[in-house]
Amino acid sequence: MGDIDTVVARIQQGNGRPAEGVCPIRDVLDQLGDKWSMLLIFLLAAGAQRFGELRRKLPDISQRMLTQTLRDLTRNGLVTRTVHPTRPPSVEYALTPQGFTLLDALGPLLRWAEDHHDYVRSSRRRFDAEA
Amino acid sequence: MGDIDTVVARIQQGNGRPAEGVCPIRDVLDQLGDKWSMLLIFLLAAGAQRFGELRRKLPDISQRMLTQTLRDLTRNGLVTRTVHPTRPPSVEYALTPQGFTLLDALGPLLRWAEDHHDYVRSSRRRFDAEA
DNA sequence: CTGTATCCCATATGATACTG
DNA sequence: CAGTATCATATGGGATACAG
Repeated sequence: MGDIDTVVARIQQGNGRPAEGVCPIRDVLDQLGDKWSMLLIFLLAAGAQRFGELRRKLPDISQRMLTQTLRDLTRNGLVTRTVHPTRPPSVEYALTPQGFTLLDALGPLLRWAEDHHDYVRSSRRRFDAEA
Repeated sequence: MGDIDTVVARIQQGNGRPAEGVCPIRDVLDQLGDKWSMLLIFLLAAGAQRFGELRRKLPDISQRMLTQTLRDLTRNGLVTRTVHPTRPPSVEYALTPQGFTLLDALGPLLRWAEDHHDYVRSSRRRFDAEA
């Protein structure tokens, strides 16, 4: 755990994997690596929210992708989906306890991104300037 | 920083962004979210390595994607590329200091993935069983 | 050995219209 | 309001052949 050789071994083990892999890293990354999953997790960190609220807070997501991403997060046990039997229906989404632990695990990455954003951008400029 | 409201604000700020965004989260995720970046960072954590070595350790990456991913990582200042003027040429890749700090920031996520892999897989099974 | 160019396909995402 | 269906498109990524 945390041991790099172990990680590498697992990564290689995951090569040529079938549908849903053996390698936990790839498995988790496949869910988180898409365009919206992480952003939704961050949004949901503030508490349970309805479909429409999320949509408004993320103006450039399509209805289709919001539905789909929320379904995947639910399927993976990171988010709960609660239908309130009103007319018209309202549906609330919230992080599960495991969703919250994932959020914690994402904290350092978040901080890294903010702390190094300038560095990354200037690296790009320098790189593009050469060539 | 680390404050969720701030994060959300930044995410929204990034909406409808131009080429290379204002939002550090999206900016970093775009680089890390592809199929190979994180895996290469983990591999390079073990030390500088040549193109061919990396290729052998990641049997299912195409030459094209290896080149491309390494170039992007280099462009973002996470990896250095050193050409040794031998015949034939040999090229070594290594993490930069910033690459190593990113690696550290990724540690918790790695651990989460391992710790919760079983949970995620059983969640999926349960979800798929219903419907 | 390392890297580029080309061609091709699968998939992810978006736009729009429709339904309970 | 929340979700589905359909169509269209962009992009990611693989295979292969070639080049310095």
